Amino acid sequence: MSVPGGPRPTLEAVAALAGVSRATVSRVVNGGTGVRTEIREKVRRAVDELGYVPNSAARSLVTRRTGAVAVIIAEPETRVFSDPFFAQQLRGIGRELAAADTQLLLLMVESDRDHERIGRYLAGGHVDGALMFSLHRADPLPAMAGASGLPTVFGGRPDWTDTTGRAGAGPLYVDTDNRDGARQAVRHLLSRGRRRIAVITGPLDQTSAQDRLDGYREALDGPDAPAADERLVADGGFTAEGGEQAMAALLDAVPDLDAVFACSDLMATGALRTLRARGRRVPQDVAVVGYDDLAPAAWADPPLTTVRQDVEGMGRIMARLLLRRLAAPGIPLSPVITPAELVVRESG
Amino acid sequence: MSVPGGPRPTLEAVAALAGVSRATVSRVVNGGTGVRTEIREKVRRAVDELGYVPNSAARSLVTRRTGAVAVIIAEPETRVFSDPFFAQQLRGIGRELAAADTQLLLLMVESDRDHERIGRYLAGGHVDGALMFSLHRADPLPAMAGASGLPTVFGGRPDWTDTTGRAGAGPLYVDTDNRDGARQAVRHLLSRGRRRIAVITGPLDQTSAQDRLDGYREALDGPDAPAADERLVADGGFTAEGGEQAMAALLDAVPDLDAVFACSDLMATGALRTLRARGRRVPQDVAVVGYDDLAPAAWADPPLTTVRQDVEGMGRIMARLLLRRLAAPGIPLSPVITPAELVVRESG
DNA sequence: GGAGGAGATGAGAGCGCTCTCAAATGAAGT
DNA sequence: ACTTCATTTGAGAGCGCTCTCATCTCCTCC
Repeated sequence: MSVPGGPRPTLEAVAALAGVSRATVSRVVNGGTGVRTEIREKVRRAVDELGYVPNSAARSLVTRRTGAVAVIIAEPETRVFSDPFFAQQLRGIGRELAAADTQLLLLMVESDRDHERIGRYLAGGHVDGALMFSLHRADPLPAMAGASGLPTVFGGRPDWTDTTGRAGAGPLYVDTDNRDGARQAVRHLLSRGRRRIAVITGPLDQTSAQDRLDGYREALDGPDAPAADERLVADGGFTAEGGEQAMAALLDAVPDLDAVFACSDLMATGALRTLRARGRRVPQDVAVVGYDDLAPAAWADPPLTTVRQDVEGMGRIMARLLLRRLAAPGIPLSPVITPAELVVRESG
Repeated sequence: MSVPGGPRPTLEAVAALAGVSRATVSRVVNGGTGVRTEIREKVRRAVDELGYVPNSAARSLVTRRTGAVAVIIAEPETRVFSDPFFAQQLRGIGRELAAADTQLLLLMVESDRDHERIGRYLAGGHVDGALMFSLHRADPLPAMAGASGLPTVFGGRPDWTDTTGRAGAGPLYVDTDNRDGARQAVRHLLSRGRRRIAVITGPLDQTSAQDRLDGYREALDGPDAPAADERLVADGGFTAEGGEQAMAALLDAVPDLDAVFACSDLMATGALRTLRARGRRVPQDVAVVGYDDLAPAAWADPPLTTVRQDVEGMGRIMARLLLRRLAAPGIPLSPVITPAELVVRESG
């Protein structure tokens, strides 16, 4: 091994020690095909002896590849780390990338200044591609990625009109059928005889939140359905605290509501807290349905009826799409929509 | 702007467009000192027109700097994302690094295969330095970082004997005074008249867990203290579920225990659940003290008496130490130990 | 008016690697 | 023995950038 902190050995040094050319060492280091066994072994020994590690900057300067992809979450750490949704998604992504020996770089975006820094980072060629999720409508990141030509896959349908004007070159994304999931949730509540069904939405500048709200409205639009009532809609911002507050606001506005569809499990747990504090029994007085089917749903008291989406699977698919695009930039790829499935438990 | 996905413009192209040399463009891009205003503006316009972004691989090939540091958490995503400790620490680190315009790369280590991949990544010169935490005793990562000469700061005292043999070149780390914090917690319980004080430890292959256990034992070692009892010690693995199970085991072994010191708030909330399930009142029957003073402590029912450590601050200090080391590799830096402080609430 | 010096600019080497292409080697076929 | 062809190896260009050093310009001062 070389002296720590000392100058790191280069290909040249290995070549000299092994008595071969740079090219041969390069071949051995990168797979070793087409090199005689004897020489290959000699080079391997030299590599070990010097503790040689290829300089990634030099390598990616010529290959134009870095072997890393960025995962960008457009939320502050606080949310990223408190919402199991991200953990689950990231686990799927991580698994898939690790299998392809690709490094995952997690970048969180908090302030506007961060946007700029991250835009620079992406454009600077530090990564081969990007996975972005939790994007809000006005987010400049997709445009930045688009402009720099960085292959990108989105988690959730981006609210983004293609500015390049190229036909058929829409963004690549993975999403669940949010509209259908919401419809299933609300229909379920209707089928159980609930008539005054409130909804706690996510931030409406995210398509997933808007789509779920649309699904809620659609389900309520049938001939035998109760009349729509805007007082039954509240924004819970996809957080537990938001759900808590939204539930309180809903109860204040419509004290006799008999059901609530929370557009995420986290918000549902918040709603549950408020309902308990206000002495409403779940599901007897108020039925509650969540969305996601992550850990909080099963642990909640009572366990939540919710809409399952395969979050880890979505992460895997995102990673797979990106890897496929990187491997073969030419071939066209389509967005993937995974199905949503109602899971009935005790809350409604 | 150039065509997305097309060949990216180089310094050369900008120089040609602006009618100057590569060197001048380089100067403008990197601060612009020593360039006449007129020329500087001309170059800036050319940069904008072409949408030029420096190629980071080429740059770091010559500067030997990447402008990024890795944060390595030796835990699976599941833990990283469910433990607010990491979120808080990461927030401190993120703030400090962003202020220095340094990119944060989060790497999680799950399997042994990951170790190897991450070792390669670190040695490959992708980052200027590393911040590692939650290391377990046998972790090979510190040695890898040491061997490659990568400047590293540890979160928590590493259990690592310096293999280089250089005197005074111990690892740089940031920690709280775990021993003292634990002592304070246990003394507090003693002062409230508790006599059979159990402890729920973290994984004992982490120094923070071992140090807290040592502190617990020290506090119990006084002349007027109750006799030590190994049945009062259980490992909760620093997770809520672990705390739940450890508490159950402790109650089974010593049904008349009257206090428990959980070495993290998360484990304390788990213990609280078990105590409630077993019908013990907190603090009347069993007093509970946690450690960390993170969000779960204040939210718990009843709110937790706990030992505060400034987690975000520790993150900041870690980042600051690393940045200082990077800026001036020569000057010696010392580990930092931050104080622990008892916060008395209602649980004990 | 010319020497001296400060400041601005350009030429060119070189960072460590990959990859093309040509040369060398050796096996096989005629 | 000679050609043919596959296989292995090496020479060298070049990726895009920074940085040193030499050159050039333009003041300032005697």
